[in-house]
Amino acid sequence: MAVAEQVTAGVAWERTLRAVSRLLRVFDRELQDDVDLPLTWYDVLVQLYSAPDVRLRMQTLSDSLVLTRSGATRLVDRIEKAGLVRREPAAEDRRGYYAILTADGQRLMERAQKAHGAGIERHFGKHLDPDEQKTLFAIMSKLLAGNQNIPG
Amino acid sequence: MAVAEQVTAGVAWERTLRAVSRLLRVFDRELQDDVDLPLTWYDVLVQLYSAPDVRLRMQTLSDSLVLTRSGATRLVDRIEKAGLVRREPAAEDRRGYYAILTADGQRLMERAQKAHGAGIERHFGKHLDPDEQKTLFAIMSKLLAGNQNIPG
DNA sequence: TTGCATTATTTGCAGGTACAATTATTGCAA
DNA sequence: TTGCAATAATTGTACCTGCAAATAATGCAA
Repeated sequence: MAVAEQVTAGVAWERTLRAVSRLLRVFDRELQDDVDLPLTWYDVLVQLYSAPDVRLRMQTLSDSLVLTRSGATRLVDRIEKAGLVRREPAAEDRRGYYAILTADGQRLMERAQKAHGAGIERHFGKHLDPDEQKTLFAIMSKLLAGNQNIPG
Repeated sequence: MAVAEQVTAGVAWERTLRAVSRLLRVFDRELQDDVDLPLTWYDVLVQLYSAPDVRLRMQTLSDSLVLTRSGATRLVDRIEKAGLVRREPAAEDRRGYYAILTADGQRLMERAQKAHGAGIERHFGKHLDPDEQKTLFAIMSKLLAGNQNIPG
């Protein structure tokens, strides 16, 4: 047993969890204050905004979100009710639907992106130099790749 | 604009969020399968287990959890109902309460720790060499320190 | 010592989320 | 071409969470 505290996997994971949770809460509140948008809504809107034709199949969408399929369904329900997104049946597979960003959604998105981008810089980017950001990206990519084929 | 994709703060944060979310879901399911314990319960039990006298003030507990105060109250309610934790008023400040691990709680904790530790190694530690774990720990510590004084 | 701002914790309430079952459609295989 | 397992998405249900208000106790200041 060394004198200096050893960084075990458990300790590293725990600290990661804490830091990420705190950031999530900060981002959520700030986004809500700035453009009256929950972070979960924002996540949906960004995905669509950066997709070809500002549209995505429900499945693709939920895969890239931090949610299950059913969670994505309800979330899109709410956003659709607010007029930021609309649904359209998929021509090529009638089981599927597209979620599509509306004009209102795009406008809001542009404001939100500015606000959230600034928040990320303020609470995340500012504290890490470019090397650290690159390293973090690499580490998280490894973890994601190593846990790919898991449902949810 | 460089040819190689640049790792901006936003991209690094997004990847972090995805990876952590996936790990959380994996850990939660595995723990549930192995010892029939939700990850949130586990979080409470570990904190108490590693505290002096296996007890912690509600406030201290919720501070170290990924939850608000009120969330911690309800969570401890449920765990208490299951007999793994009990509450005791704080002698030194009658506004406060201690959450205390019961004997049952300690027994379960020992099993759970083994299972979850293995899971962390399998899905997290295994994919990162010791240097990366140390770096990650350092990065997350910076982020946590930089976002200290924020309520929630 | 009385009054009041502050702190610790809990509750009412209004969503948000996951799991499992359901509906609709696809496409392969006999 | 009929039957059936697989797939896309949704819905029923039960639980979990956060916010803000309520309750209770503290301790400082006039």
